[in-house]
Amino acid sequence: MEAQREGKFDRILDAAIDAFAESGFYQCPVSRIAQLAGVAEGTIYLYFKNKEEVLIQIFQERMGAFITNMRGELSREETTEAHLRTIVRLHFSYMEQNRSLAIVSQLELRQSNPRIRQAINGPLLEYFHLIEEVIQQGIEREEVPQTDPWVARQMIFGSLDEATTDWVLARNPRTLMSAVEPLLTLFKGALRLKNRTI
Amino acid sequence: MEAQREGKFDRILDAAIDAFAESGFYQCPVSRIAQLAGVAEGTIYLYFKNKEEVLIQIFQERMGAFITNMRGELSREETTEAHLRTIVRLHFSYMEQNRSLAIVSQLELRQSNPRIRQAINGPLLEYFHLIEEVIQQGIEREEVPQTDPWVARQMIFGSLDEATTDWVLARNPRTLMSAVEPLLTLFKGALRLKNRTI
Amino acid sequence: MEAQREGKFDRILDAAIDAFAESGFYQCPVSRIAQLAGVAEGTIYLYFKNKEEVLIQIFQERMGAFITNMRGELSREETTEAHLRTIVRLHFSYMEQNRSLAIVSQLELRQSNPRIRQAINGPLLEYFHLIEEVIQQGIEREEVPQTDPWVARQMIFGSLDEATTDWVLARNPRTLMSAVEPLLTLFKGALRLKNRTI
Amino acid sequence: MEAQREGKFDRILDAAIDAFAESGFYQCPVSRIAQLAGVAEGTIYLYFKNKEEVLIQIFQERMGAFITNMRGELSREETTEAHLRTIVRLHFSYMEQNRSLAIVSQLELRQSNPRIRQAINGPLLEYFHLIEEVIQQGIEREEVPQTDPWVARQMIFGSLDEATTDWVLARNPRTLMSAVEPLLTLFKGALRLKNRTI
DNA sequence: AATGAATGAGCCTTCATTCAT
DNA sequence: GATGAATGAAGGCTCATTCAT
Repeated sequence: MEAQREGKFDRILDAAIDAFAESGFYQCPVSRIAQLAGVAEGTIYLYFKNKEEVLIQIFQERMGAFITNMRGELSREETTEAHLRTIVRLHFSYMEQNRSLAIVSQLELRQSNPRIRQAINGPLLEYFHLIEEVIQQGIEREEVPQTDPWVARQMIFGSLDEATTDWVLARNPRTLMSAVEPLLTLFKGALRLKNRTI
Repeated sequence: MEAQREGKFDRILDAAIDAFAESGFYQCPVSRIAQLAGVAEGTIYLYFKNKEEVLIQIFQERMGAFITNMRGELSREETTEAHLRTIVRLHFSYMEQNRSLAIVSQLELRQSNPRIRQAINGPLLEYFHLIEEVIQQGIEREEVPQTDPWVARQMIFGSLDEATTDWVLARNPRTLMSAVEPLLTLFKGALRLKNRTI
Repeated sequence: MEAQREGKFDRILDAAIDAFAESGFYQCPVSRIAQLAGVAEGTIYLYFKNKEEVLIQIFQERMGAFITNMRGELSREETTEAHLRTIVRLHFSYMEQNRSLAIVSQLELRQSNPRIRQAINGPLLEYFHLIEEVIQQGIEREEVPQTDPWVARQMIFGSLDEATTDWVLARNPRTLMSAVEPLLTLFKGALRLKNRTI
Repeated sequence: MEAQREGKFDRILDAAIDAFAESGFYQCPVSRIAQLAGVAEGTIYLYFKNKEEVLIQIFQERMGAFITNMRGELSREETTEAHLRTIVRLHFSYMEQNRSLAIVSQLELRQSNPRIRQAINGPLLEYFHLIEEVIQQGIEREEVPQTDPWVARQMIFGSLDEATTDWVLARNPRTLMSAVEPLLTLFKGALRLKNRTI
């Protein structure tokens, strides 16, 4: 029962990601989500309070898992360079493997609607914090000279985000993964990263 | 008459920028634009084919002027560092002085709606091209080592865009202008900018 | 089993009375009845054909019992004054002790929906008939001068009903019982009731 | 323009009265009102905030006018008997000439929905007050012995209301007007009305 | 018998667009 | 050109009823 229920919750969430990716949150009728999920329109309201809540859950469930995963990967690495590489690679590989979710993120990450904004902010701020931690650690380990971690984070996340947007909007895009090393080179230069000498 | 027409055209455009900034393109009724512009709803359809066209004109008129202006400023500078400083400063000062337009840009720059997308792309690609030219020139003048201008542009525009988004969404933001020099330092490091020796 | 069945039937009926009293028949979801009765929604459809049928049964069961009871009480009295007093007292005391049922009656007694109307009419017409019999007997016994029993019944029932409505809608009502004697005085005057001389 | 606007407001109000009379407020789709009024569904929302507001306006506009009219008629009469006759005759003749409004009144006068309730109460309490004033004056002029005007009003209004309900629900009703004198006789008896001696 | 998840018809309301004035 | 009343299509959401378990 519960498994079935869980199954339907996820099916609707997946369908909503595809549906929102198709046309954006406001342009997408709930009936389209139902159609893609293979359930009746009313069924969606058994699992979600309203349409807004579906979008909110997308960020809370999927982005939350992504960040938890990334935190785990980062804890296995020691150097700032390895940390940065992990961030760029995981970010790009996750987006590349979840194209619809990537599209929804690019479309809806910038919501003025306060309720949705609030819900997105949770995972997003955690992601920002995680990037800033990496930079801060680099400074403490003297791999990175004194820098404003906040501005550095804007550069790193902004670059990842812009690359993803380009990839999402391009018809025949380069793979995102092909941008990992060039971008890392830029980040290392920007942060004046020294190789750590033991 | 033509002047009057222009006057009303611009009044509607300014009103639409504020209106879209308030609540986003799809959430904003045409009646709100009319209200802010001080004209009747029907009047808007004398100047614009439909609501979509209003958004399109915002990018074509306002972003177009912004880019033309930036191109002029850039032509007065010689070094890559000066070029980059001009881009960052103009980008931030323009956004800071046109907060509503900044909001609309952040909200609507990532539209999946194909018609709108197409229209945004014009000015945006020109802006991208302009940034890439600066980098290309830097490479040719040997101020910048061999780099992929496309990836470098993603980093530069992505950073500017992300900083603007942060500023737009923050309640009590730092001024954008205060981020000019820190960001420039990062860009110079990323591009391994050498001071040109004559 | 039959006892259990009866038990659940009555539990649903009681729950429905409270539920309909809360928000009115059309405003009340079947789920609310189920919730108050402590049964599943589907269970209700084992005991009642549909939602309408629940309302119909309320009148048939509860109002039916009320009228049967009143008929019994009346048969123990001799004079028209005693009959009238019995009607007023039983009407008010029953309503006062079954506030939710009183509310449902006041709300739904006037239904245009023909099927419900039809079902309410059964008990109601019997009640009307009972009142008219009392008047008719009064005339035959020469306690009451020639009167139209139909109009007199309208006055009596209308007064009782209006008093009940006032009581139901008032926030801090007088007790209904406190209106028994004043109302009786009015009725006696209206019917020009003579004390029966043997 | 304004005349036209007024015309459409009234046309919608009249249509709504008929539509609500057909099936009750909650059972009646807004589309039915629009159909009867000969306007588009959306037009209704140019004149009324929502469906609830239409019902509220019915009571405020139509019942308000009825009461104002009755107050005028009463001021032209001197004796309590004449006052009572005016009330009964106007009540019945108004209902008889506005059958749909009468039905709506009988259906919706007893609303538990608090917002609607509130709006109905205004005119209704004014009507109650008017009846109680007539009784109070009768007492002061010594045409009526000491009585509780509140209970007397319950009897009078309750009788009128019940007679109207009977008439509304009957298939082949007696005319309401035929009940004027029988009911008056009852009222006079109930209030022990003396002919005023000069 | 009892459950409650699932269904889908139906309704209120919004809003882009038109057009008579 | 300018107006704004009118239109009607479209969509989010509720809820009576069913049915597999």
